[in-house]
Amino acid sequence: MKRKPYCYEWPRPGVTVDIVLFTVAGALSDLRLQVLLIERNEPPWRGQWALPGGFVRENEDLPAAALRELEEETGIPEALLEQVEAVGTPGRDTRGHVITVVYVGLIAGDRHQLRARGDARAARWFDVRELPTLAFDHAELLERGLRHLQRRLREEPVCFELLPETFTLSELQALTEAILGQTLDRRNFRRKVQEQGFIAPAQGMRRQGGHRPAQLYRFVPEQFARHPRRPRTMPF
Amino acid sequence: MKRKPYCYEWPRPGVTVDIVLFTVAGALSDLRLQVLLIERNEPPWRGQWALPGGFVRENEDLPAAALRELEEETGIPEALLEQVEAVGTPGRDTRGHVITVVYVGLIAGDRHQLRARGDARAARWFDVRELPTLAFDHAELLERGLRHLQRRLREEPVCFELLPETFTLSELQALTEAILGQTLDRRNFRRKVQEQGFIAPAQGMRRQGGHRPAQLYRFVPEQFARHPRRPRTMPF
DNA sequence: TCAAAAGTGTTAACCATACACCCATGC
DNA sequence: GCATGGGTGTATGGTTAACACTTTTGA
Repeated sequence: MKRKPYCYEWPRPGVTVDIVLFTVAGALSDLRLQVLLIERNEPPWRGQWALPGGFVRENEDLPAAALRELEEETGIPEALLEQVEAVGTPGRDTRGHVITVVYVGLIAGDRHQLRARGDARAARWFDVRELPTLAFDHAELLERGLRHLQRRLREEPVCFELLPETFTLSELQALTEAILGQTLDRRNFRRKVQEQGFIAPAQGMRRQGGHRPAQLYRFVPEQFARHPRRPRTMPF
Repeated sequence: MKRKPYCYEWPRPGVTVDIVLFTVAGALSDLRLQVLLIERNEPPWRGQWALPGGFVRENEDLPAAALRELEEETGIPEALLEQVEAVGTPGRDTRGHVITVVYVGLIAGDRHQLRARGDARAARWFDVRELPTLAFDHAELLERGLRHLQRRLREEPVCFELLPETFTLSELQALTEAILGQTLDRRNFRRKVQEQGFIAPAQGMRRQGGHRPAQLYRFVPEQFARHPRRPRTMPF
């Protein structure tokens, strides 16, 4: 039994961050949404798959903690993360009262080598349609992270991170469809993203396979920065 | 100096909840959005105004902690609260590393007597346009709570809580305008809320003042439960 | 010449917005 | 009879959504 040198006047719940990091993999014609999981090397739930994450350190900002845990457990050195919510239901962690802050992100999976360390015995991408049983309430957290991502993607195309410098509209569409889990009308999709002005034609064509070559485009971050559209939904 | 009997192997940040509770007050023709603040009776920031809130207890769920703190410090026994976000920027609390989970809610201010207790020396409603200087980073938290509420109100009319059993459409509209901080077209407003089906005509008329009496309506929760509309905004 | 993906326009339905006049009442 | 707020309808412009055929290439 270790000494327990950190003492407080009142009991304190533990605070963790958990990261729901997605990528997209596979052939263009059949992209699959994948999520990064680790195999736990520590009790509880040792040997089970779980979201990467862990305890927030003293005076560590929440997003920093998420990035650190992600790097420590999976080797992924950076990602754009967004907070989903804080969850602290009693009983969700068998170690006691633990509140977790959930982050979600999207990353190009093939640009980084996975490297499990620390509390993780393994780290790999899982197809979201073929998930193993997850530790704690991580199945629930994952679900919420995914819904958050899909909502955000409907507001703005958050997915340029996943594409090479230049890309075709079909690639952008396939990516979007993989994340949303639904197919989109090609003509409508093209018209809309071109109106939006986030992208501009780039030099060259992508020629591959026995068919007409495709125009390459690049992302125009300046246009992306300012959202011109109002997110109106209901009455007013 | 008190003893500090709660000891852990690793340092733990404190976890608080803070509640941004709004109400609407004043004449129908000039409703004002107000927020509930307490005057702190404990250091740090003793004597300063702050959002009600406090430390989460062991094995206490986050929403339960928010309700408890609200009741303890202001005497308001219940409210519909929604989580806004968790904030844990180092340095935001002079007592050390404290992560707070912010909740926002709306309540009918005149239905409950305010009663400051515990860490609060006073509790009162402040007009959101005439706020005092706030403790900690509470000005920022309040701002985020308000934006969250306004976003939600544009999705669905969250404000039936604030109205009596039966109400007129003008009352509903005045309320909505007070929260959004903008005026709305009367005909469009009426058409939309009636299409939505959340309300139904009730028996009777409201007759007051030298003008035509107004039809009373009541809230229909069953219809309210299912949102029929898709919150589409961008391309897809 | 065939298969496979790229590329392109139009239409109809719906939704948001703007706007002006009569009605019922109390004083 | 007038001041006050209650109540109503329509026209316009923009957005969404559905839909099919031609083009270019490699094999």
